[in-house]
Amino acid sequence: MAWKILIVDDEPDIVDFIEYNLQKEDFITAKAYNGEDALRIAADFRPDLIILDVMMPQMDGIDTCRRLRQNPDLASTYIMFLTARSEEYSEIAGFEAGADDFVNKPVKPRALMSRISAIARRKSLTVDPDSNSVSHKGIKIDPSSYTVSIEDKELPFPKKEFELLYLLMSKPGKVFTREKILNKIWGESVYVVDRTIDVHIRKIREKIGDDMIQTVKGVGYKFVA
Amino acid sequence: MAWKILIVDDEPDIVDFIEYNLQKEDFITAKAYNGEDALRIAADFRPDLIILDVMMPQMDGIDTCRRLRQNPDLASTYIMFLTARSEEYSEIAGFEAGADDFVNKPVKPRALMSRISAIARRKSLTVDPDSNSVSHKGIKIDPSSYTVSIEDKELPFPKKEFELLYLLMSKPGKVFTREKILNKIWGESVYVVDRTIDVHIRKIREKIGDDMIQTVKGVGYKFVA
DNA sequence: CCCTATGTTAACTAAATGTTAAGCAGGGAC
DNA sequence: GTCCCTGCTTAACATTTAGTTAACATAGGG
Repeated sequence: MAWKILIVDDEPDIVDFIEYNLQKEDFITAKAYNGEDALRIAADFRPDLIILDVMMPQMDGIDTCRRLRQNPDLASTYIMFLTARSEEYSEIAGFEAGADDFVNKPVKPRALMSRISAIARRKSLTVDPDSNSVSHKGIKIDPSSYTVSIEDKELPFPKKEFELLYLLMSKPGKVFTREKILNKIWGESVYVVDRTIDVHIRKIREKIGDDMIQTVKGVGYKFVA
Repeated sequence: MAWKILIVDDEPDIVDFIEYNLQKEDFITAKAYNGEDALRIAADFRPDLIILDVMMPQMDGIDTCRRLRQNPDLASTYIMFLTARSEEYSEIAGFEAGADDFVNKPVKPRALMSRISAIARRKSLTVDPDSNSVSHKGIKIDPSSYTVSIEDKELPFPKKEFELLYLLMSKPGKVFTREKILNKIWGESVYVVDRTIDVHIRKIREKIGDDMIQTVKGVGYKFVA
């Protein structure tokens, strides 16, 4: 998954330095040197992550962040602030504006990379292992262990199948359209063919029985109520 | 790990005296002369330990401590109070505010240092030696002796491997994500590569058998239930 | 009975983890 | 201080398995 990252800072040196390090790790990057540009470029580029300097002339990072958040297309975009240790900007204001993380300047490549991969990891998990298990019709799906039990017999479930079943079981009887499923489990910027969903559905049915998941032709799938 | 320590006292002489002693031992220090400054600096500096005078004009130590504790980033920060022997402030109030330790004024360097290194030792251990041993599937892991026994045969376990196994065994069946593992065992400000976890897992498996720890691909690891 | 949506299978690709060995750093012995 | 030992981390490479796709089969509404 090639991540797209937008780097925003008024100091070109810093932008270049970060870009260099990101490209080394095969990220796709875009640059902006002020808040205005950032907004414009972000709308086009649709980054997965925006690295945003807090302290910039004219529109500062907090402001930029707030306005970025107004674009619904960027709702799921991760925003990471760069702050100088001594800056008076409290992180509180940043969080209120919609920031997801903070990294101190001067930027240390390793720390930055590790933060980014932490974000990537988090984003890739649609089911949090701390959420509650759900049971219906003798089937229990448990995020804390990532297992599905049928009549107390535990079955191994790979990640995607697990997430898909969890989604369906979270609202038994409700039909999930293919589109919803794709958005929820694969995310907005991932392109997979419809058939992919079918294949996962089939594998799930193979394990828990054919009649637990119903097809609503032309609409989607539902877990029987 | 170079420890960061914030010293807070309204008397500059005392601050300087403590700072001098700490720097001699290679600690990284920051200073504040009142509660307000302490809060601000702490948010930025992210100290591992805060040495806090109880008796200060305006915001006293208890108050400062209470407000420091409201910052979630400082949750794991150790707070050590400086109290004059004669002060009426009871330690109760201090503990309630979230203090971890008390040291009497006048400060004696050696006593202070030994207290700090005691704290450092404790903090560097993610596993408290006072906690209880855990047994599953013929494997017993005992924090009080830092040993792992398999069928009553004791095996040598280095620290990291021990902590990792202890974490997993503390909740058998539960999946721990890489992120959780990193945070719990390495801490938030340490950056290691994912592969490091795998290597430790491998060494543990080598000792206790391959099937005790299961991989949940794309999610994390779990100790078999 | 046709047309389209879905089912099914197996091959393929890509991502995640397993594994090995080498480098490094801290602590203790001398 | 220097040497050695041990444990931690990393990089490089191998392996595994989940995930995806293509190709073809089937079913059911109109």
